[in-house]
Amino acid sequence: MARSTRKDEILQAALACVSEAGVDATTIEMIRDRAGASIGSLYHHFGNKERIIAALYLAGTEQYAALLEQGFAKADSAEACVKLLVTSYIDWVVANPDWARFVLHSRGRVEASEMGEQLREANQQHYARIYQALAGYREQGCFKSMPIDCFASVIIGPTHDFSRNWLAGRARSDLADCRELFAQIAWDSVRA
Amino acid sequence: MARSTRKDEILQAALACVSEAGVDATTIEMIRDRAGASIGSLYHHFGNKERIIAALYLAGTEQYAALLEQGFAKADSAEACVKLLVTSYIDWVVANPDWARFVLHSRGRVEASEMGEQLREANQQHYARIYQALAGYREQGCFKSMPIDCFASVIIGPTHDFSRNWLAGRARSDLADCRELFAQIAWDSVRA
Amino acid sequence: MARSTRKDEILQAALACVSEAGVDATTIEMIRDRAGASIGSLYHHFGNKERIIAALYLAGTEQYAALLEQGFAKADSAEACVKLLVTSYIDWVVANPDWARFVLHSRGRVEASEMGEQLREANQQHYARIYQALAGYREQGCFKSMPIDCFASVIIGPTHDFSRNWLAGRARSDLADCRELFAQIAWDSVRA
Amino acid sequence: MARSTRKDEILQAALACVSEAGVDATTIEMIRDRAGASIGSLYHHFGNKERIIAALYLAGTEQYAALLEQGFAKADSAEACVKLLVTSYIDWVVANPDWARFVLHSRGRVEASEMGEQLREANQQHYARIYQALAGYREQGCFKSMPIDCFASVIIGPTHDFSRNWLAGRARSDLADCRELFAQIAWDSVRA
DNA sequence: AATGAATGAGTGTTCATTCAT
DNA sequence: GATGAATGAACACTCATTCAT
Repeated sequence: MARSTRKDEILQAALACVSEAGVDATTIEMIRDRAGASIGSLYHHFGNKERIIAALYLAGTEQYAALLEQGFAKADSAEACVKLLVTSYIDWVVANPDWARFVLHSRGRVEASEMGEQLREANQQHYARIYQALAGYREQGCFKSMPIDCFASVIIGPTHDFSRNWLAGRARSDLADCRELFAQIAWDSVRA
Repeated sequence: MARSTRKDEILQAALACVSEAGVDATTIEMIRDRAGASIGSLYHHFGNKERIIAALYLAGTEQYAALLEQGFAKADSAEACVKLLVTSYIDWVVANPDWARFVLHSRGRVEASEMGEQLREANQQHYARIYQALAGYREQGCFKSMPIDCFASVIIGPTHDFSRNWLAGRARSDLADCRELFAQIAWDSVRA
Repeated sequence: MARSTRKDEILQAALACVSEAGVDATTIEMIRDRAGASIGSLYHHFGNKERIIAALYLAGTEQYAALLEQGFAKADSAEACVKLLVTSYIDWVVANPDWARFVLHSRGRVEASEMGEQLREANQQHYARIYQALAGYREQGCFKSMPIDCFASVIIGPTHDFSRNWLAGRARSDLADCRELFAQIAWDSVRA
Repeated sequence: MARSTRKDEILQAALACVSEAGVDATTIEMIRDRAGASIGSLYHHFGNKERIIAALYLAGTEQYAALLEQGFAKADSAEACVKLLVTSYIDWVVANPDWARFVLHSRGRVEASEMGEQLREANQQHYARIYQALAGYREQGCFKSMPIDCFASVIIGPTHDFSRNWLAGRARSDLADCRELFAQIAWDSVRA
C-alpha cells in the first residue's frame, strides 16, 4: 500500500525504539540511527515527532481492525461475535507484541496530542463497526442488560488485563493458551 | 505516620503535577513550585526524580492494600472475597482518582527504575495476601479451574479496563454506579 | 588539516578559557560564549566537555611532538639530541604559553578521563620516538648509566620546573634567556 | 600541637578525599562523610571549603619545612646543603605521598584563592630560609653562576619531575632508590 | 528527496553555604 | 560546639526542530 520504503523503514525503526525504551525515552536521534536515515529525512516525511508516534498508533490499530473485519465476515451468531472480539485481539497481540505494547501504553498520549482528533475519529469508527455487528443480537435480547461501556469492558477487560501482564513479562501462563478460556468467559459474562 | 511535613508536601505536589501532566511531562521545577519548596529540599529528601515517583507509587498502592486489608476482616465467603476485590478497587479509584490514574499508568516505569526491586517485592506481598485469602476456598472447589494469573485477570480485568476509561474521561457511565455490576460479573465468572 | 572551522573555533575558545580560568572553572557556557557558537554546536562536534579537554590536550602535545620531530632531523650527536629536548621544549612553551600551561596542569585529569587510553597511547609513541633517537648513543656509552625514567627526569626536570614557575608568573628570569643554560646543564648531567 | 581533635579529623578526611578524587571533585559532603562530622561542624571550624584546602596545603608544606630545618642543623657544607634539599624532599614524598600529591597539584589553586597571600608569605619564608642557608657558600663561590630561580630549578627540578611521575604511578623505578642519584646530580649541576 | 550542522530553551542535578535549633 | 534541613545559583547536558546546501 505504502510506496515510500523510507517512510516504512522509519516507522519500523520508531516501533522498535518505542518498544524498547518507551515513547518518552525514544528520541528522534534513536529513530534516525535505527532507520539509517538522516534527521532531515524524518522531518521531511513526518513533520515532527508527535506525528511519527501518531502514525505508528494508527497503523497499529488499523491492523487489529482489519483482523476483526475479516472475522466479522464469518461470525454469524452473538456468541461467535463476542468470542471473535477476544480471540482476534489475542491473536493480534501474540502476533504483534511490539505494536500491542505500544498501543496499550500510548493511547492517552496520542489522544492528548495534535493528532488526537484524528485518533478519536478512527476509534469511533472502530467501535461503531463493532456495535453495528452486535446491535442486531442486542435487540434480539441475546445479552444481559448493561450500559454499553460496561458491556465492552466486561468482554475485553480480562483479555486486556492479562495481555498487559503478559506483554510486561509478568504472566506465568502463555497468552496464546488462554485464547479459548477468555473467549468463553467473555461470552458467559454477557449472554442473557 | 510520616512526621516530616516537608516530605509529604512534596509528595502531594508531585501527585498533583503527575496527575495533570503525566510523569514524563512533570518537571522537578513544577513540583518545586507547587510544593513551595526549594530544589535543594527536593533533593535533600528524595535524592532524585525517580525516587520521588517511586515513593508516590508505593504510597498509592499502600492505600489500596490497606483498604483491602480492612475488607478481608469481614469477608467470610468466597463470594464476599471476590466481590471485595472488585468493590474495594472501585472504591479506591473513585475516592482517589489522581492516585489511581498515576498508579495505573506508571507501573512499568517504576518497575524499570532503580526502585523496581522494592516495588516488585511490595507487589508480591500484595498478591500473596490476596491468594492467601482465597486459597482455602480454592481448595474447597469454590472456583472454576484456571491458571492463577488468568483467575486474577478474570476477576479484576473488567474493572481495570472500565476504570481506565473512566479515569480518562472516556466513559459515559459513572464508575461508582457499576460497583455491583462488576462485582457480580466477577463472581459469576469464577464460581465453580 | 582540520577542515571544520567551527570545530577549531571551539577548540581555540576552549584553550583561551582554560588558560584563564583553569579546566574546572571553565564552563561550557564560557566556551560557547567565546566561540560564538551555540551549546548544541559544542555538543554536536565534541559530545561532552571531557572530550573537548582531551582534544585540546592531544592537539597541544602534537604541536610539541612535531617541533621535536623537526629537530631530530638535524640532531646528529648525543649532545645535540639531549639539548634539543630541552630547547625545543622551551621554544614551544615560549611560543605557546597557553597550551603549555594547560598541558602541564591537565595531564592527570585527561589521563583519568574517558579518553585516557588514547592519551597514554599517544604519550607512549612520543617517548618511544625519543628513546629511539637516543638508543644508539646509549649503546655507544655516551651517557651515564641510570634508570631510563630517571634519565628523562634529569634531562627535562629543571626545564619543567622552571617552566612551571615561569608560566605561573613566579619567575624573575625570562624563560627564553635560560635556553642555553638548561640545555648545557642537561647535557652535563647525563654525559658519561 | 592542635588540641581540637575534630579539626584534625576533618583535615585528615579532607586529605584522603582530595588525594583520591582531586581538589575540585572533592565535595564538602565527601569530607563530612569521611570525617564522621556534620556539615555545620565543618563550617564552624573552617568557614568554607577554600579555607579547608588552604589549611591542608599549609600543613603539608610545614611538614616539609620542618624536615628541612632538622637537616640544616647538621648540613655543614655546600654539598651537604644542596643534597639535603633533594633528599629531604624525597624522604618527605615517600613518607607522605598523599600530602605530596596534593601539594604538587594544588599550588596554583591555593595561590589564587582567598588565602593566597598567606601562602605566598609562607612560601617566601621557606625560600628565604633556604637561600639564607646557601648564601654564605654562594659568596664563597661554591656554585656555578646562574640566576637564583634557575639555581632552584636545577637543584630540585629532576626530583620534582620524577616525583610527579612516581606519584602518578608512571615511574618504573622506585623513588626511594633514586635518592642518592638525584642528590649527586643536583650537586654536580650546581657546583662551581 | 536527502543531509547534517546549527540552534537554544529547558532538564535533572550538584554543591557550597546559611541558620534556626 | 554541633546538627542537618533548607536554599538557589550554577552546571553539564538533551533533544526537538530548522534550514542552507
